Amino acid sequence: MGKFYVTTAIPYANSAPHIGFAMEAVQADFLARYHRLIGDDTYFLTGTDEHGIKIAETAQKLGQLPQEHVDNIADLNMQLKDLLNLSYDDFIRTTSDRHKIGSKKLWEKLVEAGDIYKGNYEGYYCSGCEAYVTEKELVDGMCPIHKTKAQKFSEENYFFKLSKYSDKIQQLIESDALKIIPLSRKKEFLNVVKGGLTDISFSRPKAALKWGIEVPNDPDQVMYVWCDALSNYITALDFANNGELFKKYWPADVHLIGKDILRFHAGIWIGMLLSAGISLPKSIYVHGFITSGGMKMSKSLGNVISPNDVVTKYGTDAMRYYLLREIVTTDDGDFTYDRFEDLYNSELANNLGNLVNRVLSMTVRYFDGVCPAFAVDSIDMSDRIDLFWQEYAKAVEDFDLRQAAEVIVALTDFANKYIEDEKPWALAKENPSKLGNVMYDLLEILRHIGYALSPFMPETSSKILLALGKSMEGVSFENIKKWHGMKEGDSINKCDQLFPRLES
RNA sequence: CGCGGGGUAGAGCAGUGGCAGCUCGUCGGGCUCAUAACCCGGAGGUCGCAGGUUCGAAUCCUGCCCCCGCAACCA
Repeated sequence: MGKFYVTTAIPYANSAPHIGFAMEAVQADFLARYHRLIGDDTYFLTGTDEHGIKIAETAQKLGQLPQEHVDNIADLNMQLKDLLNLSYDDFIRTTSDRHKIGSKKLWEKLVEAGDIYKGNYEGYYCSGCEAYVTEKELVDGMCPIHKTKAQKFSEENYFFKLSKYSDKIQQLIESDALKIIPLSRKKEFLNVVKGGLTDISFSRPKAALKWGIEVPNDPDQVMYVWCDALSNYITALDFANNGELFKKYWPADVHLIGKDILRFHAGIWIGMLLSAGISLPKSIYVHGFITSGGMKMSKSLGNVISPNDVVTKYGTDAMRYYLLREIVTTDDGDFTYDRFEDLYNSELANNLGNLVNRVLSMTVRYFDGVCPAFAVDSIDMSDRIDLFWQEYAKAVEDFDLRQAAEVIVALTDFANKYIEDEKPWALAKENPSKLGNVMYDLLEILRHIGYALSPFMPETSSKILLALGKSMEGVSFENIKKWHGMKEGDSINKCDQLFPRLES
């Protein structure tokens, strides 16, 4: 039993939550719930990134103050908590005072280390777009939209000496002192680091970027996104005051992020921590993107899936299950309503829901809802369950949540087959003592399934456990894993259908 | 010289060296405790194409073909 600190990235508070972030949040929630289940002292952080030019622009278009706009978006993000049944312990907003103070403190540490210097940042500006354009976007030096020559400009701002830490970062990743999962992402990023990380622009003149956090001791400069956003992982723990949470939970055990921001986390963030002399996160888990019917989700294509819609239609647990079970945890995956209903009916309704229903029904029918005694101690069953928990743990350690679900599905298959083989309805007439044994085994298997499901589908898990007279409270993981957790005489109740079949 | 992901049964997807698997669909059988659910069996694949490495390749290497991301909204 140890501590476990897991974070999500903080999504940019410029529009409503994306289903991709919903997946990230659910993956992080899975990890948090799993670690609580096995007895770790767990802390789970999420939040929103609320500064920057784009937010200021959007707010202006909406006729709002930037703060109003981000308040609205942050509300939408916080609604995900109920929508997806997230168990996070804290929600950090980068416009909060505690964050601003903490991020400034971090900046000062970087200054103390001698890693912040003033330099010239060169870029391009298109007066038609009224925006900065990157060199990559230009075609022959012209803005591709307005066909006008982009103006080259040079502005003074602060830089961070990331180059100084390039070799160190490479070594940390190669040695797995900083673990990047999956391996393909580790390799991908190592290719970047081997080319050498360069110093990065770390601030903007206030004239260009008003909506942000002021650089300490320089009212003319505002922090660029790096020190502003990445620092959330420690400011939320009261880094500003070197608080109890910081002492207790830092370093993070897992930073969970999308594949698009790996280089910021594995490069810039690690460089900042090295510079500031702060201990490093242990691992970075990288997930992929969700496509919609094989295409990238985009408003113009009109194929954006709203987490809200899915949950409203099918429920929180089914949504969580789809995100964790259908999408390969560290790769891109697809969302379609057809596949959603397919998975729902086959695994949730037919397999799991029906299993629970038939076992509980038989217990009520044959034993008046009382857990029977087991006459024969079933070594085979005990071994089967030991293996089950081993495989489950292995899958989670590999951050293969899909496989973890598969392990549970395999156990429900096993139970369904066990019923078929033993035929309790026949035993009820011919061999009542064996019937007790079989039903005991089934109830006990259900108990294990109930606990194992808790990180996937908390509500469903507690319904199953409740029917068996069990709960998550006050039980050690050691006892949960043991065979014979059910006791003779335990009261068993039927529960409502967990997942009614969807008819098309 | 772009970078990256992918092409596996009718559909959708797993599977990074050792008898090719899952869900749905389909065909046949069984059971009746259960949500027309459950169980068993079958049909269906030259694992994009061509070479190579290997005792052995969907899996590693080379070349080629095709698809999808890398501008914006957006994780």
